[in-house]
Amino acid sequence: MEKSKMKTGSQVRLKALPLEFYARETKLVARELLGKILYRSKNGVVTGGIITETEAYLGTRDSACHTYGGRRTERVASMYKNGGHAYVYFIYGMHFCFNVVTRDETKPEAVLIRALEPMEGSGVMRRRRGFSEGKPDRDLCSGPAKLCEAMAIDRSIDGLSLIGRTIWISEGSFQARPASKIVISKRVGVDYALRPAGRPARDWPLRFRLGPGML
DNA sequence: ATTTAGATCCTCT
DNA sequence: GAGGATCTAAATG
Repeated sequence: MEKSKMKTGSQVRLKALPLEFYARETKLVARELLGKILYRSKNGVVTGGIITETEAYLGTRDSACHTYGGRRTERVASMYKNGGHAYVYFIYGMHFCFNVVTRDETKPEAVLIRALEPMEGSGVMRRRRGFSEGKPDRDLCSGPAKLCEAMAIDRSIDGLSLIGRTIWISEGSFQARPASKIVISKRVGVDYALRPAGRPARDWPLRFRLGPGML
């Protein structure tokens, strides 16, 4: 029983999604990343989890996006790379957040990965997060900064290709999920994004979550 | 169950 | 100098 399962598993694990996946419309990429598996390898130790929550950030016209108005600072340099690269930023004096860059050099857009369901290396993740014995795995990766701590994602990951041996995303080894089980809502923590006046970016429905019971 | 405060520092104005 | 794509523990109802 184990033999074929393990073989399939490792093949799936090593097979990164192709660049074309990331070059598409950001909203679509954000939706389709749900159910995929994010892997991170550090010193030969691999951690990974199913992506269960994402947010799309739509570049120069999105007042909630770091590249709003064509802003091009050192921090956001990675967002001007081709789709399929990582954008990692530091926030609130102590946290990192991980994004998947989409589209191309002329469209600095990205998908924020907001939550994972741990799949591999949960022991390592627990250690990194300082979880004591008895504390459930539930909140190991249930937030953008939590998953970065659990997966050892920091600014050294910023700008890396997602087709590589340090960090990559692969197809899940399970069935495709019905679109009806995806919950769409407003993005978190962007109340400051008041433009444009009519339909401010803070209200755009760009947060995507896998419904419960989908794992 | 929900709310609040404090931690903490890089980045941009 | 101000503020942020957050998290946690502690206080409150």
